[in-house]
Amino acid sequence: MTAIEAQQRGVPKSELLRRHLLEMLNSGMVPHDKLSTERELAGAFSVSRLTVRRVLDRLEREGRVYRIQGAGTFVSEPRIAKSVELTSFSEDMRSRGLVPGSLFVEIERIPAGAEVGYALGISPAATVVHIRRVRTADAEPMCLENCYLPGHLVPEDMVLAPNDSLYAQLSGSYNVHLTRADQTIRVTVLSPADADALHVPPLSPAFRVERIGYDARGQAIEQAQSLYRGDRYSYELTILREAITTAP
Amino acid sequence: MTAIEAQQRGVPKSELLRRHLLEMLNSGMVPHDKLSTERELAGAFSVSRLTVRRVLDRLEREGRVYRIQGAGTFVSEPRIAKSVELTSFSEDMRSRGLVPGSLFVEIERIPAGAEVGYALGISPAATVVHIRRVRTADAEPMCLENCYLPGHLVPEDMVLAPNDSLYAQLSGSYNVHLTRADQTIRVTVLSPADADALHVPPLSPAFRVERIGYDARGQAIEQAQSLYRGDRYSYELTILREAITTAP
DNA sequence: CAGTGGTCTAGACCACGAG
DNA sequence: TCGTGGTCTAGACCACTGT
Repeated sequence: MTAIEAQQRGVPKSELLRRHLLEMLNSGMVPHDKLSTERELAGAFSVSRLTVRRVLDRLEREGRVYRIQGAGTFVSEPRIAKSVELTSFSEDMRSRGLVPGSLFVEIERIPAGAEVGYALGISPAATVVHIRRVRTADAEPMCLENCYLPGHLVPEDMVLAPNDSLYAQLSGSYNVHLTRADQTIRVTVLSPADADALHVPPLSPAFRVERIGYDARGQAIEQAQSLYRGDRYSYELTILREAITTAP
Repeated sequence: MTAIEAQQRGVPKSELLRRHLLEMLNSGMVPHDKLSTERELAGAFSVSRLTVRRVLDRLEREGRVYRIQGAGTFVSEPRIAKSVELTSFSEDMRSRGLVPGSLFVEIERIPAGAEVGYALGISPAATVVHIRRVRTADAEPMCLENCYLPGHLVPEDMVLAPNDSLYAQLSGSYNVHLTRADQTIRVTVLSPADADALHVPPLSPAFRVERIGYDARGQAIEQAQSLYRGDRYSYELTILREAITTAP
């Protein structure tokens, strides 16, 4: 085990250690292998034990390792599902081995209206950008998405690349970073028009997802309503029981 | 602000601080109120700043507070959805303001078979306990559940109380603690028989959930297949984007 | 019993936000 | 410029596991 390379510009030591451990986990270790002890890792990478623990805490939350007090830290069984993370449609599809794409159906600037205005925490009369897209995976429709963004976040002259992540474009041009989203997932059956857009028979079952995305300050950035084809899409998630909680 | 009471037997300081902060958040503070600084909290509760930070880290993950570097820590807007947590059906329903119940349809000891045996990581010939229940909310069917437990976890003479949480019963009688579960959520339409059991018309849309539950060591404890009525059930979840990640 | 992870302390310096 | 949260250190003691 070699000492970690010199700390790069602005990259925390914990992040370097995390990358190193991830590499170890992804190659050369099998489930239930024992990792070095926290004290050994601290010594080997010239960091404090607390730093090691913060990194292992996150890997544990992500389901990559498990820890047994008095025994050690061990590699987890690979899981079908990653821990729930906030990902864009594009990232989501790529992680499933599919090629994401988009077809613009509509893009317009309109008044928010009551529902969208309320969700975004702005005046119903304020302008929002409405983007309607059919999102594809391997060139076949997967999802019908209606996305609403506050107008002031999207300059009139901004050119939206349909295939790039909307988040990435906003994150790049502005200082807008999506950090949290509330989702409500329901089941529904598709109307004839929606079924047609998704290339499935009418009344096919589908996920209906409503999402409101927020930045670090809790400001709503995005409201989206999506319909996912039930025959192609599934949610896979790993959930954890947190440690001590006040009595249920 | 008063100093925290003397540490109780076995309860970590961080847990006492957490409870105190939760009480403050639940009564007397409104969204975007500023909390005391980490250093003030550390002083007021006679703990180190690191302990305060560990508590705030968790409250932040749970969506109760947000932090802005250089500015402070603030109360979050209340969310429709709690952060994803591993809860039993009973806990889930109670948190929605509904009264949970169960009807045993079937309970039997059978060989695991290929699929269940594989999911639980045991021999297909090993005995499993199969529990088939209709789970109710406010006395109306909500979910049809097929649950399989390794036979060695459930003694022959164990009496299962249909309305109590299965986890609580296992956790009490044995040292079996569910800490993680992998779920796959699909949409489907109900067969006539299932629709009848759930008191809905045939071909109604529904969630089909497959779950495998694990203990801290990664041993499978439970495999369950559930059908949730689409007209009554929805998933509400808050998802976070983790800090730095390796390039997507 | 020795060794592990779990909790905690009392500092330190840095990066960022606001006045 | 000053105060905030973000990162990190070098210790300490406790609770638990396994021999």
